[in-house]
Amino acid sequence: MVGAMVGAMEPPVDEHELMRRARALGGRTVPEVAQMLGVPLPRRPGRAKGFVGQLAERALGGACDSRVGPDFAELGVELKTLPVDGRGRVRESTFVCTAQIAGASELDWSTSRVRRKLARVLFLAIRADLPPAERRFGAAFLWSPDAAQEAQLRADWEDLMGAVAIGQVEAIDARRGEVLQLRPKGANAAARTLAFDAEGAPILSAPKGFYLRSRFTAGLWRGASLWA
Amino acid sequence: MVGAMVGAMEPPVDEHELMRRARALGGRTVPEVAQMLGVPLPRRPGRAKGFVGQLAERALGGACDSRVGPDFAELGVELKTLPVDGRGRVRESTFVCTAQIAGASELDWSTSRVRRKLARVLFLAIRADLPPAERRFGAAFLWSPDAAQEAQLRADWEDLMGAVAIGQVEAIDARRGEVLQLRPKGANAAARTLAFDAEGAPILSAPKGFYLRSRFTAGLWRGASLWA
DNA sequence: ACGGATCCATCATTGGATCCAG
DNA sequence: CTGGATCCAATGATGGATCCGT
Repeated sequence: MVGAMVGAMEPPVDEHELMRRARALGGRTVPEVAQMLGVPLPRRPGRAKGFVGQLAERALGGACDSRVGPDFAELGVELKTLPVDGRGRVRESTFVCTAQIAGASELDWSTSRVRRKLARVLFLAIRADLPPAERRFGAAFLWSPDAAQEAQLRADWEDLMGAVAIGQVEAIDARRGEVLQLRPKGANAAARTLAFDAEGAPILSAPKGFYLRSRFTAGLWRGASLWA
Repeated sequence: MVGAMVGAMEPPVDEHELMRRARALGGRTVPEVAQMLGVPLPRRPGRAKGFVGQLAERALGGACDSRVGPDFAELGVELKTLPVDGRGRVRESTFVCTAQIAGASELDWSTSRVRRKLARVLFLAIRADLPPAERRFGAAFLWSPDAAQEAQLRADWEDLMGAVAIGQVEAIDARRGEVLQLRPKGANAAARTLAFDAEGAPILSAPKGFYLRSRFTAGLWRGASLWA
């Protein structure tokens, strides 16, 4: 059955198929899955921070070339790996998407990228407390925000983007937002993107991304486990 | 004196210095100059279409990292290689810059990239009728458009960009324009960029670049030769 | 001859995230 | 713990132009 994963893979036809594939990854190590897919391992694991996420996407039949839309476009499902330790604790925040700093005032929650990305998410746990060669996939669960979660996300999004829209981008830091935060997202601390200050004058500011706090995804993980 | 060209080179301090360096290239072959600069030759010459131009820029002390502004920013001078044959005939049109298709209606000649690029140009002839290993640099001359030339360029630019601005981009071909033409400029015929049709609806259209007709640059070449 | 098609290198941006100092 | 910094691969643009079929 291992051979069934090798080579080009059709996209999953529905969520059940997607979940079957995700569960089939459970227990397998990262090097195992890479070999099944014929993907070379990075020379220095730990530097290739996105490798496991992209490996998972390929392993599930995702469209690795699509730069717009969800990872599984026809299902409307986003894939996110969730780094956990042996006791099931979430180790890291979860990157959602980059923030549009310039033009923030023209955006609203209902059409926001954060809302679209989080409308339907397949979380795939990965043991992040082991050495790279032993890292293995764990449980998988599908999630959509319930009313209370969406309200929290929306409140944070509107607070953060509202601040950006009135030129406060430089005053925002990662402490703001209960479940959703804005953090630097770029090649390094010198990265800059177009923004506007409180007077509306163009400035160059650090690019930012939206992240889910680990406290929040930990709650999703515990909730999902009840049904596992 | 050949050794003086090796290694990192200061930008030329003025046009005279730039011209001295350009004349010093005259008669040298492309492989010679590449070796002087320690630049490896492309494996398949003829495929690396921009190689000679970039080699020339380095040989003259240009800023190869600057993506905005003229090649010799402090002098306001653009470098263009001019492919000629043994009898001094110009073999190719000269690429000027890419055309801004979306938003064309907000542009005008006085601030256009075409006008800025052509305000001051160092043309460096290169024998293009020889095999790659024997191609050699020839005469160099500085040019700025005179009143009549600028009027021609402006008329063509306004005709072409006017057509783009009213959504006629798909109807424009390389036959239009007396001295300046619009031609495809992209990876291949499938390349597409944002444009707007006559109704103002967004469409995807082939990216275009401005080119000087060889008839025009041939005239500059002959004019310059009178003074050589 | 020349209009349309193409080629390469480099830089910038985006999407995938984890690293690490205090 | 966690806020700020960073890393890699792949894609897209841009700048340098010449190639080539009709």
